[in-house]
Amino acid sequence: MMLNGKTGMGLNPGHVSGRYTPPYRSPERVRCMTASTGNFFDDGLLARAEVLAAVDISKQTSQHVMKHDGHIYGHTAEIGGQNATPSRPQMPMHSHSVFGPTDSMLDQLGNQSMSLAGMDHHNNGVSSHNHHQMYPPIYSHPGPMGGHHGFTPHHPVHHTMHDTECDPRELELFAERFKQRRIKLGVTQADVGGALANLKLPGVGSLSQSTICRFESLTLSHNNMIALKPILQAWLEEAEKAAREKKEAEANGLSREEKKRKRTSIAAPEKRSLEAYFAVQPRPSGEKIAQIAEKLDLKKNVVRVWFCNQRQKQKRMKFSAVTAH
DNA sequence: ATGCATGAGCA
DNA sequence: GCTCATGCATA
Repeated sequence: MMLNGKTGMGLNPGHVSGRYTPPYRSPERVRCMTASTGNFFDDGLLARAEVLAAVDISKQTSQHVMKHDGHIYGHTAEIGGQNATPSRPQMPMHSHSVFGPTDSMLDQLGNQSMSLAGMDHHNNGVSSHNHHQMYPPIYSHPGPMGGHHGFTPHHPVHHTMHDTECDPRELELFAERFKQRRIKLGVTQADVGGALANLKLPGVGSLSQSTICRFESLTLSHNNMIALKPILQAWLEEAEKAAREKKEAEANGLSREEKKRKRTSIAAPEKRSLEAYFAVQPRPSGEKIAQIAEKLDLKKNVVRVWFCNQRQKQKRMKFSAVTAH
C-alpha cells in the first residue's frame, strides 16, 4: 500500500521495452585511448589518475576531464549536423598520457584490469520510470496492471517520423521557443511539470522542474528530448489557448510537499580524483569502484553512482557550442 | 541550474 | 550492475 507513486514504467512513447540502439549512440571507446601502457585501468593508470588528480588540480583543474557544467559538454563539435545524424554525444577524451610518475596505493589494491569496456549500446529511449515523486507519473502505464506502457512505439532507428522532429536543430529551436512562450505565460518550470498531468494524455503524468529545465536547456538525451517534445508542445498549446480564453473572459468580465532526502556532497578533492579516474576509465569495474571508494573514503555506492551519472552526462544533448545561439 | 539518487528494464 | 529517464535537494 503505499503511496509510493513509483509506478515504474512509464513514459515511453514507444519503445520502452525494446530499446533500440540509436545509430548515433555508441559511446565508449573513448576510454581506451588512455591506455598508454597496456592495461587500461590497471594500477599504473589509476595511480596516474590519482597523481593527475592530486597535482593537476592547481593548474588545469578545470580543463581536463569534461567540465561539469552543462555548457561545456557541448564541445561536441560535430553535432550540428544537417545530415541525419542527430546530436551525437561524444565523449571527451583526455587521453593525454601525460600522467606523472605514479605512486598511489591503489597499485596494490587494484589489479584487475577490466575488460575493455563495456558495451552499452542498447537502450535508448525514453523509457521512463517515474518512481518516487509527488505527482502522478507521467506516461504511466495504462492500467493498474501494467500490461505494457501504453504508447505507440515509435520507432527506433528512423526516428524521423511525424511531427516529432528529431533534428537536433529543430529540438533546440523548439526548446528555446518553448521557454520563451512559457515565460510569457508566466509559468514556472515547476508549474509546467505539474500541469502536464492535467493534460490527461494517456500515461502522461507530471514532470519535475528539473526535467523541464533540462528540456529547455537541452541537457537531456536526444531521445528523451524527442519523447518529451510532443508532450510539452501539447501543454504549451493548451496553456496558450487557456490564457487566450481567460484573457477574453476578463476582457468581458492557481505545490508540492516535502520530502527529505540527503544529498551527498562529494568534496572538491575527491571529485577531482574521480574525474581523473574517469578520464582513464569511465567504466571501472565493481572492484575498482570499491577501491576508489575506499581510497577516497566514500561509500562504494556513491562512487558507483557518480560514475553512472558522469557517463550519463556525457551523453546529454547539449551542443550549444555548436548549434546554438 | 545542476549534483547526486532512485528504480525500471536489461544483459 | 549498467543505462536511462527522472527526481529531490541544493547552490
